[in-house]
Amino acid sequence: MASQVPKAGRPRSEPARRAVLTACGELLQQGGLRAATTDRIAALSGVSKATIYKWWPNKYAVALEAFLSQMNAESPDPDTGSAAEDFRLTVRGTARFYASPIGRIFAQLLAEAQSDPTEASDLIGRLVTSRRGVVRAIWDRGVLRGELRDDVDPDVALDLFFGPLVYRMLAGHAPLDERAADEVVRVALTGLNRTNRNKT
Amino acid sequence: MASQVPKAGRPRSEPARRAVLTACGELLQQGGLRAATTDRIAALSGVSKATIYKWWPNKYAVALEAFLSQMNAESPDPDTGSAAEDFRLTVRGTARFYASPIGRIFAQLLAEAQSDPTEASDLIGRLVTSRRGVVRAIWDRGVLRGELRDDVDPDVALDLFFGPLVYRMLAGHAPLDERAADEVVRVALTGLNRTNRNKT
Amino acid sequence: MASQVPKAGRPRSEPARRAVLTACGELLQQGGLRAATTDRIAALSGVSKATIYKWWPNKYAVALEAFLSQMNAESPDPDTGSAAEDFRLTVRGTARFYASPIGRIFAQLLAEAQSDPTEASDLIGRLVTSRRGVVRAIWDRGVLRGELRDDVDPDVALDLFFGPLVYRMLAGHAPLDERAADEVVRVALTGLNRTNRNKT
Amino acid sequence: MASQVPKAGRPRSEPARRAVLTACGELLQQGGLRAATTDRIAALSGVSKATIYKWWPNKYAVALEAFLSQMNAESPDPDTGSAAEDFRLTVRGTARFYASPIGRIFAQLLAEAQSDPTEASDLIGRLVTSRRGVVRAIWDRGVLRGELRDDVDPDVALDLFFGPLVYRMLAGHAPLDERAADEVVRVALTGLNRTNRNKT
DNA sequence: ATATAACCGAGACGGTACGTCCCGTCTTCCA
DNA sequence: TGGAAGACGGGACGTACCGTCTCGGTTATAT
Repeated sequence: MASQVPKAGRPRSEPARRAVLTACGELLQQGGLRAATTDRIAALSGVSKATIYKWWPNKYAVALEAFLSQMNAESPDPDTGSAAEDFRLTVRGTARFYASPIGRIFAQLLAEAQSDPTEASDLIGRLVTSRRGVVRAIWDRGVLRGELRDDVDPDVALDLFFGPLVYRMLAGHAPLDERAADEVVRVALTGLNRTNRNKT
Repeated sequence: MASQVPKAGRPRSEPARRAVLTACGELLQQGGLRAATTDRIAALSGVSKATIYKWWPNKYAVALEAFLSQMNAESPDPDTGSAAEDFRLTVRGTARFYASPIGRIFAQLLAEAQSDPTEASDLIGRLVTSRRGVVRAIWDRGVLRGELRDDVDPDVALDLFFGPLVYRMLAGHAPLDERAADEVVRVALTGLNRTNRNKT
Repeated sequence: MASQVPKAGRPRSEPARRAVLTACGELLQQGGLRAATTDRIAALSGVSKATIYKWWPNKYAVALEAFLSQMNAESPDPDTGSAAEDFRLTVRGTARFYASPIGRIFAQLLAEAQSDPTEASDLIGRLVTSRRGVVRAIWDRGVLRGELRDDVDPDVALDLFFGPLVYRMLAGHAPLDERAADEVVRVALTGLNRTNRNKT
Repeated sequence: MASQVPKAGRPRSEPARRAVLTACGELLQQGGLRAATTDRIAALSGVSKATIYKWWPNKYAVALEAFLSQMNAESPDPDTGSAAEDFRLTVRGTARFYASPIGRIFAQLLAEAQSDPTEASDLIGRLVTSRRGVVRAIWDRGVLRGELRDDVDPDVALDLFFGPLVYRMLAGHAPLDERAADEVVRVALTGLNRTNRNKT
């Protein structure tokens, strides 16, 4: 009932919107964020620059949306009954995503946001927070089931799993494969202290 | 005994080198990486653009070196006899650094490297690896003293401490203060599993 | 009927074009070709460098066009009925032009073309050939009327009049005033041989 | 007896001087004046830039001297007893020279002088005036022998021969070969008026 | 023979202009 | 009114050449 306002004149062209996102996505995959210049997006999509800037505030917003529309069904949302197993599956999936070509684009978007505080928060909000809800649910279930500690800040807990992945994606100082993901989960759960000797 | 070669010709001007780094550092602090344009660095330092490009391949290399020369004595290197305590101090220091204005620049440099694979690896190497040696020593001491597990990949261990900090610095989804640092250390050491109930 | 094509998109800005030429002409008059740098033209005209380079291949093309637009109505095109008189008037006018400040710019453009064969031919074509038609007509009329010889290569004939002027403009080894112009015409018509003693 | 001052210290290195001129000449022939940059001259000759600038005020002075040292024995100085014949030979030689690759360099030097009035006069003086004496002698002999008119400004007379050559060299609007040279001489001597019908 | 002054190579430096690239805004005409 | 086409101002980039400068080392002459 909100958008029931009749809106005089010609409505926004949905094909144009899709063409922009498709073209941008293609350019992102081929040459990363740097290759996705507005001119090129316009040329490839057949949509004029003016139209692009009419619907997105700047080219990063376009890239962000193009990126999000590509990682739609990527992320797993497991519920095996074991928090440890759920985390293992999720962290593995995230690692795979970060290591993929699309993950590079994620890094570049995250990077770009560092210099552009205006649009950055929204960008980060949509990129990071969206995933956050899913894994938060895993955590809560684990705590409820008595598998996980209830005296830990959930944000810290989740960062213990995903921080290392982000770090490796950006700095590339160590591998970002399935073994690494599993090790992160194992150690995060059991702790680094020597006395904490127990099974995952 | 290596650099005893007389080196023909006028030697590189040390004042010029320093002026460039100082000027760049100033611009970085004032307006971030975006404000540190080559023209402005040249104007502020009194060093010509040609000279700058003679000694640094591009402006990010200048910014990187200016940045490194500013964080010289920043980082603590504790050895209290307790690995837990050492990590707490180090992680606290790192968190403080990341949260500071200079930390923002670190983020931007890390960011820039995402799109520039050529110079990126060196950049990351100098930014990340340099710190890594110090904390690795803490880890090794802890393992030797029997405080820490010896069945854990040290890279994973260290990432468990610093990954969350990097993540928060870049994404800003959660605070990056002393409390957060302490909580990260505490949880990383003791683990997230319920059965791991013990003091740090 | 040729330019009836509607031409999509925003049309080229005529004010911008004129502003560039005006600014360039001003700079040319003040400091010669050397003073007419692209940056200064851009600054003075208010037209961006990118736009300038969009419409002219380099700054000499701009200078050439600015120069041509200034010497529009300068050149006389006499038809007195006497070829001798016509040439006298034309050569006088040309000498005056060469000796003027604008003439200096002509010299510099001609000069620049010597090192730049790519754009040079067009440059010379527009600078030299354009004038050539007018004086060629004088020659042809004179031949038709029986005043001038019909066994002489017209190109040589014209060069006999104008070559000396160009030579003096560039080398400056002798004056380039009205008397010199008249003398050139007189001698070119009557020849240097002693036996050729007759009135102009 | 003027330069008998003993001059303490090491004298100027003649090999260095020659190396500079040779290197510069080579570069001039290969790529014209534009290719003869000071750095390249220094590199090719093995003489340092400082030394070059110690002995020549700027690079055009070097190019000029290198050029002059190459056109030493080029120019004919005929004395056949006939002024017409002498001029024909001289003008032919000059045309050949102007049309040659070295002639291109002459054009470029002449050109460069247009924007640099400081050093220009000397440059022109040495390039143009030096040749002028030889042909002036031909003229004077012709007048004395009664072959040529004595009521003509000699400067105008000479320019009638050489002006067209310079013009064609710079503008390239017409050929610059032996036929053209001969035609210039023929017409200059006999004049363009119809009544002046006689053999050279 | 030794001092000393001028030389010379190498090459770093400040300055100035170049031409290119991309961004985000604008203007014009068409559907 | 939406949109395609594309021109425009702004501003940074990295390169090239000029002419000056500072090193350390060399060489001819004057004492």
